[in-house]
Amino acid sequence: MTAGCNCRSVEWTENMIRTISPLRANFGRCTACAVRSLSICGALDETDLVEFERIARQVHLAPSEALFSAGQVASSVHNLTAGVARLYKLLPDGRRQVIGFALPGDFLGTMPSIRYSYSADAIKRVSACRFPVDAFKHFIEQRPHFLLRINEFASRELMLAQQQMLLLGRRTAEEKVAAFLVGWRARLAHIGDERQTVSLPMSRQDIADYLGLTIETVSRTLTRFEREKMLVIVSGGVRLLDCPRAEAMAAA
Amino acid sequence: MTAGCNCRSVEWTENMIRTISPLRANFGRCTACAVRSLSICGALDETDLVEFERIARQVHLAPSEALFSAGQVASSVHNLTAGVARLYKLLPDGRRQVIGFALPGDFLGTMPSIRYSYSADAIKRVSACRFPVDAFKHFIEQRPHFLLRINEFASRELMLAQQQMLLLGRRTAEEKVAAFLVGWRARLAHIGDERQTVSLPMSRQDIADYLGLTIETVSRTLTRFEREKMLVIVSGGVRLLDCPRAEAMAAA
DNA sequence: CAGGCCAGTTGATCGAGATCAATTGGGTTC
DNA sequence: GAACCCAATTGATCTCGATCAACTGGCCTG
Repeated sequence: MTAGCNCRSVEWTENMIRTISPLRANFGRCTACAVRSLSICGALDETDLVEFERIARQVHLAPSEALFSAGQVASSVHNLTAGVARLYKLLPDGRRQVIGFALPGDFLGTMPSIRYSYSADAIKRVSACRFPVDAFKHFIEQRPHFLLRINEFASRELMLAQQQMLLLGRRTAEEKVAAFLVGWRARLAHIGDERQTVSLPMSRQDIADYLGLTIETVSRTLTRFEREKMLVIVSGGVRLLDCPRAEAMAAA
Repeated sequence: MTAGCNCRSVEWTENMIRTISPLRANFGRCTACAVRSLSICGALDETDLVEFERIARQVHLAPSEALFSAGQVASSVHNLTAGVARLYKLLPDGRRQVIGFALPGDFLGTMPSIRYSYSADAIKRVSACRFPVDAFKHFIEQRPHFLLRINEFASRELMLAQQQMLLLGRRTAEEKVAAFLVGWRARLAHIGDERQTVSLPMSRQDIADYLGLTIETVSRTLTRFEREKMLVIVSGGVRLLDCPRAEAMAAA
């Protein structure tokens, strides 16, 4: 009922490689950061960036390695710069709810909390900037515009969470899967990975745990969508043939 | 499948009456506000409060009246000072998901958004402070400590939302109802309404739409809990007899 | 106080999605 | 290329919660 490792190393799309790149020197990483404008750092000017960079540490994770785990003392906040991570909560008996997937530019900071309330680990090889909470807090407290930006990100996150509540509580399996595909495609487009084929780096188990379904139901639903010519299942993703139909399902 | 009016006038608890009170004069309301320390306003000193109060307008709603509706241009943010509100999203076909219940002290502000992403209306007679977004934004932008406070509130909200995702996606009906009772009791305790009997001002339909269940399942589950001596159903609420049991159900 | 209204409860049945159980197939190892 | 591994698919069956349908009881109205 749980987990799903997906440790197999998957080929990198050109896009992923590009967003990972700048880790050579210890200086000027931030100014060269490909996802800066997408991330909370987009609110920082050159001067702030230099100082911000000073409190950051780069971390790199292979697939299935943990960025942090629920219950640990929350000593750091993170900014994803490359790869894909899954964020999830577990029940004592092993039931799992994936509460989201993190993409480059996403900020993972459970700020006023003493412990992480969820776990995060890599699906595809992840790079992230790690900031000690104390230094991070100190930094933002004297930069109101930055705090404002973080607030916007938190609000967006909250809206997505509420959208997901509607999906989990009131939608059918078919609607859930369609909404997931449409939503995921939009998120990939947002970070510049807009292709005909929607890449799905996460396992079927991850998708099932995200949608509150079983792996079998996800699989069957995708298969049916393929039979009905809405999409084609390809290795590592799906190619959407009938987007309007998918979007109608996701909305209705 | 939708709605539930619950317009019947319910007796006020002393607590509710106390939190509603200060609406006589146009000055000094905030300094006398019973829920200030619980709300975002807890971060404001006397000087700030005076100015903050100047941009506020009091609104009062009878049960089932709307504070705002999803899709409307988001011209105001709100701070609940008395009563109970339900926050919900609707699907085109009428399916409803209650995404939360708002209590005195709760802040309803979908800040960087042009339109409300959910609807809010009164369950019990509601009083709230209404702030035009522009004035509100202007106010907070020059008060970083206030922004920090709002950020904390947003983060807490997000954590609750993620907790709710786990509940909606992975818990049984029994666990859902138990978790709801325990969580609601904790929220009432937080605003100072800590009594033996947990008051449930919302209808069974509201509870069902909050938990992703039907009204029948909620009713049957409560009845079963009563048969099993875990609680007693009383008018307007339940009396929890076996809290440890309920908490175990909610956690497991 | 008769009648109606509506929230809530209870019962009977149904069905979407879960569970159990093979089977397939791509990828890796030796 | 044989053996294996494991994610994914497919099939058969079951079950929890939904649906459909009365029924109850508190409360309001005339």
